[in-house]
Amino acid sequence: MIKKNGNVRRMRAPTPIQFPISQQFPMNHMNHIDMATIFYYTKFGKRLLFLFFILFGEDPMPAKLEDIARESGFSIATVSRVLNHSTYPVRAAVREKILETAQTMGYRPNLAARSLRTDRSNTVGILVDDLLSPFTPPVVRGIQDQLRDNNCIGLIVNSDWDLEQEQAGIVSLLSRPVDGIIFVEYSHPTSNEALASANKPGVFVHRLFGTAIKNSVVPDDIYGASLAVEHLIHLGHRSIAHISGLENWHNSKERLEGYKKTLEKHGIALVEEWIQPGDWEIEGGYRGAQSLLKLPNRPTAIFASNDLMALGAIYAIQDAGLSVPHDIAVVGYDNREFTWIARPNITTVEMPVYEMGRIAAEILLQQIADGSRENEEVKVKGELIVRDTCGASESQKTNRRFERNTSLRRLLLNKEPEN
Amino acid sequence: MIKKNGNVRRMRAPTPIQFPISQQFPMNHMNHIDMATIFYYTKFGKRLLFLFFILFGEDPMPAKLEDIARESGFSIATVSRVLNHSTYPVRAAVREKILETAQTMGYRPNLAARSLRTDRSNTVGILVDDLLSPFTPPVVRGIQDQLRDNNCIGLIVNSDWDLEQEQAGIVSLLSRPVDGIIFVEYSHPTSNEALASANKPGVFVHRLFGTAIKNSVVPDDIYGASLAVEHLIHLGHRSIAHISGLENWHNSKERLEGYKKTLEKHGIALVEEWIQPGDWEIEGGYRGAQSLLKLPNRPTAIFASNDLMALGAIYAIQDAGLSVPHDIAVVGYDNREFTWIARPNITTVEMPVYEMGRIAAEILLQQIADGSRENEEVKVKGELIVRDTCGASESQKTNRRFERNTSLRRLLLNKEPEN
DNA sequence: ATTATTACAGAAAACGTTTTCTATGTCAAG
DNA sequence: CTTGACATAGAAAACGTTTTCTGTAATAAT
Repeated sequence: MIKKNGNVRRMRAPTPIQFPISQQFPMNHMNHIDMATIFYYTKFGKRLLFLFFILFGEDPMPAKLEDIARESGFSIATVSRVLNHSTYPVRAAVREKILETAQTMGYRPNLAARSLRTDRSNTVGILVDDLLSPFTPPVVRGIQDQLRDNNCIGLIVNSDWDLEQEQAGIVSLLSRPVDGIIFVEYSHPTSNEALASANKPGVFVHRLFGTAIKNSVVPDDIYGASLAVEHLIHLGHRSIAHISGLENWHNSKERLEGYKKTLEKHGIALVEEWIQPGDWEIEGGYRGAQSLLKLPNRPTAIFASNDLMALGAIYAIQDAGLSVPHDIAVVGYDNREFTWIARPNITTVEMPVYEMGRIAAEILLQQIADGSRENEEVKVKGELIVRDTCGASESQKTNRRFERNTSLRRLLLNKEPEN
Repeated sequence: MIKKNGNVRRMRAPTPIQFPISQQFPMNHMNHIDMATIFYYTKFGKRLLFLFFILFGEDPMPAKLEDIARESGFSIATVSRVLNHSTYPVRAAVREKILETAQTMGYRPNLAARSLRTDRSNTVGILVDDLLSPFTPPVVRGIQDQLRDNNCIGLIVNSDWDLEQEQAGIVSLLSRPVDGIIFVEYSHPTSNEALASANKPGVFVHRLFGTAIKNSVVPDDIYGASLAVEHLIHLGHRSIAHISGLENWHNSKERLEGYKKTLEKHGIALVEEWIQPGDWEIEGGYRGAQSLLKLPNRPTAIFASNDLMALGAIYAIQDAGLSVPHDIAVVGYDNREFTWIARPNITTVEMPVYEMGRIAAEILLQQIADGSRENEEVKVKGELIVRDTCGASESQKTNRRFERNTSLRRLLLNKEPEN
């Protein structure tokens, strides 16, 4: 009955009964039905439908192991082994024949079946707070690249900083199923337990609050802050102020600590009024710089705890009729996109977000592979990006051929599109 | 043999033999082996392992239909029907009992098994050029939100504008399997065919080149450009210049066309020198504005084809000792993040990227549901965001409580973190 | 009183893999 | 000539679900 046409199986179960996506009903209670469905589910309908497909040569179905086995004359077991296990002993002729058949039939394994059988999906969940948050895309991209190098793929779910959504996301991911989950930027403590009870590994990228936990990848902000301050000291500054972030944030604390430690290391006394509280936003940076400008002992440089506050500080300095970096040097933190768009270009410390993503994925894959569940916290070091707001000489400036986020776009721009 | 402990099945196949992720080998040729594997694969090892898990109460396994059936005293078929088909006729008592059992056992369907059986995975592929490209995250977020409202989830793959990677991505997605694929920003014509041959729907978001195609969602840039120009005309400008994008880009053509049409509609003659070629980058905007400033008949307003060029134009105007918007008004296009960070804040036209994502997903889900494969191109209208560079009065300015990308972050900032 | 219909529930097949167990034939050692 | 070991390849079970087919009891129609 079942005929072959060339190398492509022609028959195929039709698209299943089509109901509103989330709810399907059994035949005897269905509320919508199409021709293909009627054919398929009546006694001879299936065969009629098959015949139709054979006649009109439509709707080819992906080859499966059985087809390759039939075509090449070997068993399913052998085909599977040849395709999956390069070291399995089969006669060279057999291997060659099977590989060739698979090639010409365009075989692609059905991963649903495979993961059902092996309980491994080669898929990991990525739970992000919000894909639109500025740090998320590069982290995710790092994860994706690392996953792809290992034949895996990532399922992204947004939690929108909401506990309920986060839990729903975990449930959705676990039933998919995924082999593990990477939490980006923010996660609720209970998520950890949910994962543990499913015996799947989880890795946390850049926790915003709280103390160090296992299986996490965080930026080394003490080091990053020291880079910024060292640079300013190196440029001759001795009066360096700091505008910090919200005080209960982990980043905030570390950057402040890096600032203090570096001053201490160079024997520069700490001036309490030079540490201004900020809010991570432009306004906070603006206010902080205003306060600093009013001081009798005005600092000659400002290290802001993030780029937005650095920009705010620059605006405040400019509004006071002073110039950056001539009168006051400014260094930011994060290397956000606008830092190389603003004038003057903002000197900043790069958050190693992409690298953090890659490392997180690496750890997760490792844990999936060897079943381990405990990794020490990994600290990733960023890099100082010297631009115009610190007053460095041209030769000291960081020379990046492409700013991230635009490298590929630029490539495209220089390429003649084919249409 | 199999004992129950409370509501949780205690037994579980151990993590499968663990090899380098991408390649596994059969038992008799393995190169790595762990204790659990040895136990599991020897004749009585499985039972010993089970016994171990029973004794130590570890490693609970997710409940499956069989467990619920056993526990509630009904058949697997009935359980499945109760859980999936709310209209299926079963006695109320039975339904209640089964639902309750499923609830207490924490049943979550294994989607791998379900998709193997139904050939529907409730998963769609999202093929993006690069997640780091500025327009991609909001499109993806729109897609994700729409998918989640329909119990689906998205698998994101980056093509990096590379044909080979794109094709590899499609192959990877199709074998996963996904129910359809959404192409974001750029896709090669052949991708269409690959999808068609697998009989899966595909939707294209924002093609950069070429003419209109079926199943695509694009921004209505003619309309968007007209918004910008209408606004300038409304503010009293009659000498309006345009800095366009790269000429073979579709966006570029449409925005230019919108510019021309709007002028014509208002009976304003077109001045050829006022149309400057740009390159989508700051430099092009800078050069374009410089050329305009040198003209004897200097325009009083500039409509740039994107925000980067608008910023470049602003820089050029400022460098010439003139003021924006006092001497020359500037309007950009895209509503990129830096437009509300720069000073003055840039008036711009919003690309309806999020909406485009949502609509694309909606179309795809529709096509998955009803098997259709042909939708007309959908044009999505953007919105004018009035800020400071156009010279509008305060009351005319767009009042957005939160700029996108930061709304949730702000929410978080105002919330006391729990740690 | 018989038959047809309905309401309900279970048995079992199928989806495409992977892997165990089993069965050949071949070769070397006793 | 037997025995064991080895190389090679097939049969069949299993993964968890959905859905067809089948079967029962109760009810309605003749």
